[in-house]
Amino acid sequence: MDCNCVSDLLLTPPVPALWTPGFAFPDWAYKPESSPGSRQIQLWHFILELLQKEEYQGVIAWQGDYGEFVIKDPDEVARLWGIRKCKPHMNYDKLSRALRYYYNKRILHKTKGKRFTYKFNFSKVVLVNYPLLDMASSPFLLAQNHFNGGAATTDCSPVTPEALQSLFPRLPDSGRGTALFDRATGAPEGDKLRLDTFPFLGSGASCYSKPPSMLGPYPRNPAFDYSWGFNPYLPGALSLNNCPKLPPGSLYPSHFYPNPLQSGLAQLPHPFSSLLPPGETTGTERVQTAGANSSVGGQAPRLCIPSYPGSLLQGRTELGILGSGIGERERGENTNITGVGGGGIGVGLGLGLGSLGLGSGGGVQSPSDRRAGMKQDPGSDSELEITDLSDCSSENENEPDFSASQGKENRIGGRPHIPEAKTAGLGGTLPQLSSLPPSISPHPLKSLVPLSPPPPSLPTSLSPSLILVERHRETETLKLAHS
DNA sequence: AACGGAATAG
DNA sequence: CTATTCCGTT
Repeated sequence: MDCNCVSDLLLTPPVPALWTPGFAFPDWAYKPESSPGSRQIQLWHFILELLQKEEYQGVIAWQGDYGEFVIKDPDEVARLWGIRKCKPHMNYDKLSRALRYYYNKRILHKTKGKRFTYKFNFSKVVLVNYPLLDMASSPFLLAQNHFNGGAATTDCSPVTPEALQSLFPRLPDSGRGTALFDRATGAPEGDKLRLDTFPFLGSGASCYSKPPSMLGPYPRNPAFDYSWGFNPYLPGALSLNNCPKLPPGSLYPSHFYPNPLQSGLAQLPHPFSSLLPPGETTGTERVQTAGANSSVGGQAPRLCIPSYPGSLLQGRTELGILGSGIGERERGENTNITGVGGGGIGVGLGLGLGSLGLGSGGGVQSPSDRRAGMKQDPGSDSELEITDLSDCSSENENEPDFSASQGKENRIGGRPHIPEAKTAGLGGTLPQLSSLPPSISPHPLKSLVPLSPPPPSLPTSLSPSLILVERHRETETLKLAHS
């Protein structure tokens, strides 16, 4: 009550008229049934949300490696988070504790040495949010494979710049090659990340393999023209701008994420086509794996994905979970890493959605990892929860005004002013988004929807467009098979 | 600043 | 489960 949080917005369908049909969210997107307890917005979602908005660049922004962001104004971020959660006493100390909990889940990592700097493990994030994204076109995956071999790196990001680079040449090459996966080698924990990657990549790829609607209701001409934010997956890109009710910069109600996944699913002919028996998919596989070194070739991909009958909705939860489970368990790592993972992955991609199941290798149904015993099972995913505008319906805590309680900083009146000024320190004034050269944004997900043709340098096998074609063919084939 | 245990809330 | 709150340590 006291909080001006919006909660009902979520409960009712988002202004249908405003949304392209394809973008309607599946019911589950609104309903956190997947997890017990009220599924409120999760911190990392919130962070992403802030990160996505230019208005908050003075407070938090992408910086450094892919997925790396800096909280420029910890107090402000905490304040905003507190508002969102109706926790007037929120502060950076507490918020950071929550952030730390993400370490084990591998959603986030701390960038050591840099104050207030953290790094997202996007694969995980994406996966979690869009478990069903069709990852059929997974040139990425393939690309990823080499990482394993690569020298260990120090950081943990799942998506290597390399990979991204190959996919989206326009992305800045900030990642000096290193790292993505942090210790590919045997660090006990390092490996966990491995699988996660794929999903992410895959999902990115899927963008272009999808029907236009996937790209959003509004045509975007310039290839990489997502504003800073980028991520086609995140809501902001679409919802914020288009929803009349919401002020463009308004963080709050924005949480309506048009979930691409969903639209994708809606449109895909057979999202699960990939689940078909391996034999059937050979053709596909071939194509996909071509580049991937044959890792897959020999290994019969053990796809353990159960076939889902038709209803996507039904399966979605499961999948989601699975997906998120994917890289998670530490345990899983062995599996993956060794080969199996590689094989699985490749296959998964090749197959299309398969990545999900495979990824976890065990994930799919492997009870094995399930709580292998980790102390707290870092693997717990933070599954879906895409949306949530939610929030505090009842929280109140009787701490009425934030502004008051904020105490210390009279942060600019209490709200949306953004300390733009501060940014100057970081590198001068921020250019207008529009004027911002596309390449400077470290935004990891940015430009994931390449509209332009792949660069010549891209191996044909990895060419998105080719894959697209291939996929289409594949799909058709499968359809026939099915019928 | 950053970390992580412990208790606790929802 | 995901935080929130506290808090001692590094």
